[in-house]
Amino acid sequence: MSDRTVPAASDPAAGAAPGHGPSIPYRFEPDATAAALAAEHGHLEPGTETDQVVTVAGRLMLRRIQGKLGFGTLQDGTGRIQLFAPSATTPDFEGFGALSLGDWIGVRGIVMTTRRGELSVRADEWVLLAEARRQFPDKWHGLTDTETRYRQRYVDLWVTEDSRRTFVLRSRVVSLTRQFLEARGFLEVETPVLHPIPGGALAEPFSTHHNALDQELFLRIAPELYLKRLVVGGFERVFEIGRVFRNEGMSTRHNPEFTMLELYQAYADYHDIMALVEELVAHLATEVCGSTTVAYGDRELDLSAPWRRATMDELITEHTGLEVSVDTPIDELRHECDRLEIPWEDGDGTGKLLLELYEKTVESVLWDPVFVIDYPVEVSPLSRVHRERPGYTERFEAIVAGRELGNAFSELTDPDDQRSRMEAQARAKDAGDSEAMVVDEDYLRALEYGLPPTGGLGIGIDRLVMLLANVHSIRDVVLFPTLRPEQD
RNA sequence: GCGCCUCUAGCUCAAUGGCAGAGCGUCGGACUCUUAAUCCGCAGGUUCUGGGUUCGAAUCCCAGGGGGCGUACCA
Repeated sequence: MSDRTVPAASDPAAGAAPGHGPSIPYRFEPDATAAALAAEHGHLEPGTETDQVVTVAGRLMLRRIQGKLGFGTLQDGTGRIQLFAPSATTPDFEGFGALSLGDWIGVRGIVMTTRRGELSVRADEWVLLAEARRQFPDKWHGLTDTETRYRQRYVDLWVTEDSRRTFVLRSRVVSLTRQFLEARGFLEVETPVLHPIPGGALAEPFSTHHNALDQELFLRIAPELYLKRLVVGGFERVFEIGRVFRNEGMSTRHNPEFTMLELYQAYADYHDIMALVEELVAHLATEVCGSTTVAYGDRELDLSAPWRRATMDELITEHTGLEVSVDTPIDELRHECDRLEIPWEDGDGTGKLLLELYEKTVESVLWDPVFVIDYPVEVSPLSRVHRERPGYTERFEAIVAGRELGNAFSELTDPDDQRSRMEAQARAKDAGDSEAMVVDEDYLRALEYGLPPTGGLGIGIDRLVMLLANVHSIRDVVLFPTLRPEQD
């Protein structure tokens, strides 16, 4: 940290006294933004002085002092606007010239253009709002060090325009999703984050401890089981957008905490949910990207509805030539896995082996959106059995750009079937599968009161934002991604 | 977890076993229409940490730490 002289405040309207900390006003009231000024006055001829007085605030990002005439570039939440500061009219001109890049200032003055035509606010009054005691990054190169960008997002957002743009986009996606669902009669709810029994997904949870109850609790891996309890409770269309936590590896696509959209619609099946998903995603793309055709990496992605629907089995056939199903003899499936160098375990049934074959040979090469439908019962403990295909469930995953965007099914409503599936999961857990589920007696009790036919969906919001923002690391769509603690 | 890459001034980067440097920024000075303003000057370093090799290490070796990418697991 370098020594800095602190400019004196000059704005009498703010009631500020000169000096150090105490001179910083307690409030400030801007009445214009950079973007609004550009929109309203972008057409002004060079050398114009309007009689309109505005107040702007933001950080000083560039500064050009030329003797008795100063120029500054102020950046606010909407963009940049030039400040024009002649010594003749600028209070405490010396102090203005001594401002550092990164200082927050408030400026009041007329809207004008310079002789070169640059739209500016003349600094007829100004006040320091916060001192940047730490130096801002290079004004031209910005921040390239990803670690600093993630750890000091408060700096990154100022100097990396794409970063700010991405997080604004993320906010819009979440907001538009809420509007979309509310317009269709969905009720937004909040269910517990602390779960006595982790459930609703196959994943390893974080555990914690409640002192007063002297009880182990788990950070939720999915809100699913609580949301379906609410459908039992008569909320026929519910959704939740919330953080879930999975104690697994980290990568460009995995953060230990991430945001999930889950929704449940009574009387609907997975076909209805597919229609909802393709409509939602196309709507979001149109709103935030201006088109259902979006750039992702060096390719284009066509998100327009309808999306292709294909069963997992037919996709395996398409990509490997293998004619397989859950009825294929297990030795044959094991042999094919061996041939394709896909590891398997003794406990894996034909359903699990099919899933492995699909994931290793098909998923990553799918590009435009595909609803991969009909997953084996064995790997889908919360999905209802298929109405026509024994051994399968009415489940789909939406795959976009080779990655799972969402997972959905006709929900399993039968309490007896659900019990036996949970017991099978519990046996797997006892056998050492740390991601398997355990039996949730209260959830089974809820099902015994009656869950109507229901379609359910989970979408990873982070990954959806990655697609729409055209970024390739989840850390670029999470404001404060999980990192190891900094060393001193 | 494992593999590969990486870490030098506030930021962006040089220095390829031989005096740790530049640009921007900071600080001081000049300059009344600049646009990454320009010009002059000063300051700024545990080269991630700890060992080792060497006459000599930012550089080579070993161990540790942070980060990135890939992979495994998954959304």
